Amino acid sequence: MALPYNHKAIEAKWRTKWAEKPVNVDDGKKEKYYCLDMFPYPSGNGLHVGHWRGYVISDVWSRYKMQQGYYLIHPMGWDAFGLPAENYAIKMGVHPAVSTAENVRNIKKQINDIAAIYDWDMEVNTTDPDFYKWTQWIFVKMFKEGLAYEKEFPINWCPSCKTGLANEEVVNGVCERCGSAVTKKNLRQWMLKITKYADRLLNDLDKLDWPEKVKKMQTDWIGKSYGAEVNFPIDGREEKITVYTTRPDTLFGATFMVLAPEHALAASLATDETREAVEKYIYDASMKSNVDRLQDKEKTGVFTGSYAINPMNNEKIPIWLSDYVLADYGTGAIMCVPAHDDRDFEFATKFGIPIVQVIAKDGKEIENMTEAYTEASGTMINSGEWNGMESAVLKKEAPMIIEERGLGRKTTNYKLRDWVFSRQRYWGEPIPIIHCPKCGNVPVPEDQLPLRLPDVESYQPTGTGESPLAAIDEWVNTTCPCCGSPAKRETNTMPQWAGSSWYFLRYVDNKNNEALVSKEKAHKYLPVDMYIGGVEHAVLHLLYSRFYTKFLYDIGVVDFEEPFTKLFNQGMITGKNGIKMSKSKGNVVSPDDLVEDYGCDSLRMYELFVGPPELDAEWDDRGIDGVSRFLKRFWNLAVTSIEKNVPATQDMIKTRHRMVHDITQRLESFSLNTVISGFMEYNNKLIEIAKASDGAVDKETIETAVVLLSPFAPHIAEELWEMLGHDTTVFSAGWPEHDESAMKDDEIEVPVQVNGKTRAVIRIPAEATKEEAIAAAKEAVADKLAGTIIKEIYVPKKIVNIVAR
RNA sequence: GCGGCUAUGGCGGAAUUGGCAGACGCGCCAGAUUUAGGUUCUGGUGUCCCCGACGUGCAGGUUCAAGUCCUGUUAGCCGCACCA
Repeated sequence: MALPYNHKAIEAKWRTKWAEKPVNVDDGKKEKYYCLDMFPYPSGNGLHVGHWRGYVISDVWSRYKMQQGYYLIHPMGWDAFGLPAENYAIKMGVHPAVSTAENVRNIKKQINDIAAIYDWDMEVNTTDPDFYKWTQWIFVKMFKEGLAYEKEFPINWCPSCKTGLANEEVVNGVCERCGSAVTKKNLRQWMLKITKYADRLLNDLDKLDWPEKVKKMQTDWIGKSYGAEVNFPIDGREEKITVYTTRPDTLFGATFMVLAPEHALAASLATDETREAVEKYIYDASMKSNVDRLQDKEKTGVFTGSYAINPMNNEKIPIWLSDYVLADYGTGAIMCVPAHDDRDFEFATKFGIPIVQVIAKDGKEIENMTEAYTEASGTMINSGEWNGMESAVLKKEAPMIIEERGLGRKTTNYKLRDWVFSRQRYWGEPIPIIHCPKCGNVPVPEDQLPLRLPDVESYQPTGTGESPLAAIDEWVNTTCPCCGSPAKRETNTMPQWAGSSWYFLRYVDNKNNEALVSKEKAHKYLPVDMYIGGVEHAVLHLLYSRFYTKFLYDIGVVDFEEPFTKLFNQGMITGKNGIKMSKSKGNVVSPDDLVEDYGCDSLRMYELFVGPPELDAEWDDRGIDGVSRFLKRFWNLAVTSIEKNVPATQDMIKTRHRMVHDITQRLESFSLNTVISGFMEYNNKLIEIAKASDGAVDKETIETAVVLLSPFAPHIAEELWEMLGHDTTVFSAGWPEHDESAMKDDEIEVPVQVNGKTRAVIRIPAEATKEEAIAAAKEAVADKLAGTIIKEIYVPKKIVNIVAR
């Protein structure tokens, strides 16, 4: 027996060689392929086998693209601003920059174990002043374009993190980071006008090769709806109340109106009789947290004592206040049609408000209505001049009718809100704005960027709505760049998402001091062709990045509008019983020991073999033995074959071409787990064939298999490639192609069914006609045929079925 | 409540257009080598009343033929959650 497979020696050898002579080089002629991982936060906990999965998937895809002849852009960097580093700093009294640098060192070492083909010359770190200079530059540009603005209003406030949060960071009323109940706090905030891009963010989703799930989540998050604003006069007063509705067709059915308690007119609608109750309701509502509001399913409300006039039929309808109407959506006021809206129905039933049906269900009026009829389908009734029209048609036409009559206007609405962009924390990019008493808000001049984050005595958040930066007088006090008067710096910092919204642009030109990225390089290397990461950023990072890219397109920095052409979300690796791996659960599996025992190549392959890449998978260490055995067996076959150098047989050639075909097809369809099982199947098959040839197969077959294996197990592939007599890297070999004609069998096996049950298997020529196939089949199952044959089916090369009765 | 995903042996999973369900691997059983165990190799391994029948969460349907298509339904996970 030839030398055994020694993963340690082989992997160490090739790491060194690849470091000396990189295999991925830009010769200026190759087409580029940009394959990107979502860059990690450099946590102190290090990597577990779940982190490996995404990196292995992207590396396999990258190396495959390299074999296809692309120049590969496959960078890695660090999303290093954020709360964990800051919290660690508070606890240990060490500067976040110090702990971050240490974590980066450790994780980089662990990532190197994966042997992914990252180009570390492109590395970026969001906390590097040379990087955040450009994060700040983008903010200044947005400010100058009117997209960054200041506003004081009640924002989401996390009492535990002591900072404001964006809508996207509030999940079920609690903080996405720490799980504390989010409250409201009136604060002066920097906002980014992402809503200006709502339509483009929505429409361009069509262009993207992304998972439907993510597109759907973004679509819902943007939440565009079509409808009308209708003005309802207030009985006995000059003012009107404007409501927003998506169902103007039901206007005749509006029997009451509800305003959000925060509505500007709410208090003024009270009469002497109702004033006390109204004021109490408004006060109580202001005291409710998000969580309370979500949990109180039972509707509450109070009648204001005032009436509005339905502009279509001039009927007086009561005006109520209720917190089921949101102040910050639409106009903060709604017309209520209890017959055709579930919520209005519930409210009307509870408070004894009349219910008027205006759309016939199944052609008639419902007696004793027990639930709202919410479909826009049926004929209009009880609707004056609209009677007899189809609801679906009227729904579309009503906004125009309303507009023509001067009762309101056709309009659209979005759920998307502007992005709360300031954080009252230390470890983030300082917002480069100077508040001047004479000139107002003045951006830090571009040639003075980066505005460095100063050192500070205490990183502790103040909780007052001010960032710790506010305590540094010598930093806060400055002069206005415009007029030179004494002025103060903005002390809020940017959210964690600021750097990650554009980092992928910087990799390809990370040392450029003149521009965020040069136009030439941006054009040549971008956008990202394949983006791989978890689904948890569907409406955070992925939406923000699209917004940033569109803005940078608008100001001429890049010449594309969408950053990520294709997106792949890998499933999570969990511990036993689907429990998320975490330190506190004690179920974290570290890759370090597995690499030591089995080698990087084995672990890479097992990460893929564990299940379909897009689904979650439970980790089980034992399975790695399977791929490890496969690599040993393949090694033995390859080494023997190289030694014996036997001539190719028909069987070997056929198997080789089929192997190329199958592996390529499975890889193309991203079915990476079945690529691994495919390798095992073909290895078993080749070992079987080799038995007739002194335990060996021909060198070309081994060579082909080695190239196919190279994206998955690069070290063993490179070693065998060298043993096959090559002095160039296996990654310059080029992806093999198959020859369809070489794959064909002369004779094939076809199952024969009688009445749908398999009774025999026949061998027939591959090109047999239906008649020949049926004849052979009948002979094979002669003893099982009873009754009259009523149907004979031959699906070429697949099956024969004889139906007899 | 609305929307999406998932359901196949003891376990992870496989199965283009409907065409031999359970590939491949783990585990397990038996044997060989070695023998202290492990490694390695060979064979076996869905269920049962085992020459046959039954089997892809459950109940129907379409079809010569259904894991795959249609209707209904259950469970688990994920997203959204009073957006008018």
